[in-house]
Amino acid sequence: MSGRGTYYVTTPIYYVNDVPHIGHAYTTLACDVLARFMRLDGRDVHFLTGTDEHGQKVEKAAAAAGLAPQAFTDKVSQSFRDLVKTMNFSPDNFIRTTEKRHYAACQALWEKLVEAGDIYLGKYAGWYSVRDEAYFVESETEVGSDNKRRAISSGAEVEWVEEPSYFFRLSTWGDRLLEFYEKNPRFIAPESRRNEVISFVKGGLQDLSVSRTSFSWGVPVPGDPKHIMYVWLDALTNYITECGYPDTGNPLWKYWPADLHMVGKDIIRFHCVFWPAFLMSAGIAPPQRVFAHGWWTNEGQKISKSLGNVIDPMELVDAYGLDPVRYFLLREVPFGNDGDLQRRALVGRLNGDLANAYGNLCQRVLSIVAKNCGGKVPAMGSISEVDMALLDRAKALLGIVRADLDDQAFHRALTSIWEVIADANRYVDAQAPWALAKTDPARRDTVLWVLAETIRRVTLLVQPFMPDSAGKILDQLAVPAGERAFAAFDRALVPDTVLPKPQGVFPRFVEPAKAAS
RNA sequence: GGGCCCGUAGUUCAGUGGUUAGAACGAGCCGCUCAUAACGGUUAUGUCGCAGGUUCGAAUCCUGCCGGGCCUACCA
Repeated sequence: MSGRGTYYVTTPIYYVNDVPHIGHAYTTLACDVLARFMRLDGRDVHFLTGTDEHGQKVEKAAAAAGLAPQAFTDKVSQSFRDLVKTMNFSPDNFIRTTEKRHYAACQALWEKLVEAGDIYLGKYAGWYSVRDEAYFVESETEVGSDNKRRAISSGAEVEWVEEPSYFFRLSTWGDRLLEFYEKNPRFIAPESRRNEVISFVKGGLQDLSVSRTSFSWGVPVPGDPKHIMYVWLDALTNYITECGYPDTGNPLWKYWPADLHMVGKDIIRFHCVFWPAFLMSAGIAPPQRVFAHGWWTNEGQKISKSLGNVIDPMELVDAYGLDPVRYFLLREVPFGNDGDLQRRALVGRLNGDLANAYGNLCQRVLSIVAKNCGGKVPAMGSISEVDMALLDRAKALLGIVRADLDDQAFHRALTSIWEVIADANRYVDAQAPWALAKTDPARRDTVLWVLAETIRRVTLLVQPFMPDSAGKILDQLAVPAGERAFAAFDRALVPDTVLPKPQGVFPRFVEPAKAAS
């Protein structure tokens, strides 16, 4: 925990030369759960996502579509805004690198780097393909039998080309970065990625080319507008653009440094090496933490466009429902590891964890209450040791989940919550309120109250993961909207409160008939 | 080539020196009947990748081997 009242969490800005896939949804989902949790926990949250709209690929794609780059990005960035709605994400803003304020921020940052003496004009050299209008690194090329070097991806011939470019003196930042990692052990997670970054930096850093002249769709370099800023310098800056940079008097500046940049493991270097170096050079505090999560495979297969097995999150949500998909993605895999998306496993989670364990617990308890307690929160009599044991476990969950989410350990948080759900199901069987109805109605009411109260606590904590479903369950417990934040975690259900008629929230998933003729 | 990580029940994993190696899912049996044929109890399963070594004691530490993954910079 940062100990501050604010909590600033970001997704990467997504490159618009792509349609949203499961990876985008996964990253943003993780941030969404954190943002929702922190809001409920009383933090002043700022949750940012957006799109990266510059670069040669976009310029070319726009030209191919017969559109001006801006018109093109207006169009394609829409699909990412649609994803926010489909997945019920709750960002406080959706930033675009084509916004004017972002140009101002990038140029201001650039000037700081110049003032610091970390920018110089040199030459960028690499294997250039005229046909692709792109540079390739040596490993992306190969020399054919005719002794000509070609790009592996396109087969186009490449030639050694040099163009003027500004460079950032990254080579001088190695020791300062290592010292920063040393002093901030939580800066990179998970641990294996931290090792990776440290060994990369220890291997020595080269200066970084931070401008291009071969295309024009980007932020012009101050004082030398033939140059466009390197896309990553441009893209990373979005995190401080949002906070008002360079105006540190902006009300949003209180959120910087960010508590967490959530990223996929492929872009860890940009966030853990380049970005803190840029910021330190400019005299700005680096973010507190970067978490690099893993990738999904599809039924054991690597996902790739050429294999045609790209997973469309919209399609998953249509097939299984939004909240089950949100739950599955964060429960199935230890966050940080790669995961395999198996439909069978998803259905197993949906039916086992959601319908049978949690949904059915709510339903069995609430329907006994509806039938036996006049549709009101039952009266709480004297609390026995077993009652207290269950209540205490539910009560302890807030601290457990808070600690787990502080480490981005979503799977552990959910496991802990579901242990209490299992405890509650055991308690129902052991106390058998349907039998108590005949022998000891007062005891039955107490048992039901303990269960309803346990469900309330559990469901408050489920809210960040499955906001809609948790909301429905809290409605059925007649928990007022103003008492769903964790400040009300210990405000127990009040006997005699009128309850609505119970209704199942997590229906079992039944495989649609394959050949419905 | 160099670096990092991993290999534990049918499956996904937990366990990083100490009693007969655990959980969940799946399988078998029993119980319950409030509930979404849901829930609970119970049983069974493992040469802890292989081979050496350190130790009173190793899944856990060391060495080698086998198998798998990731990183080894400027498309993003």
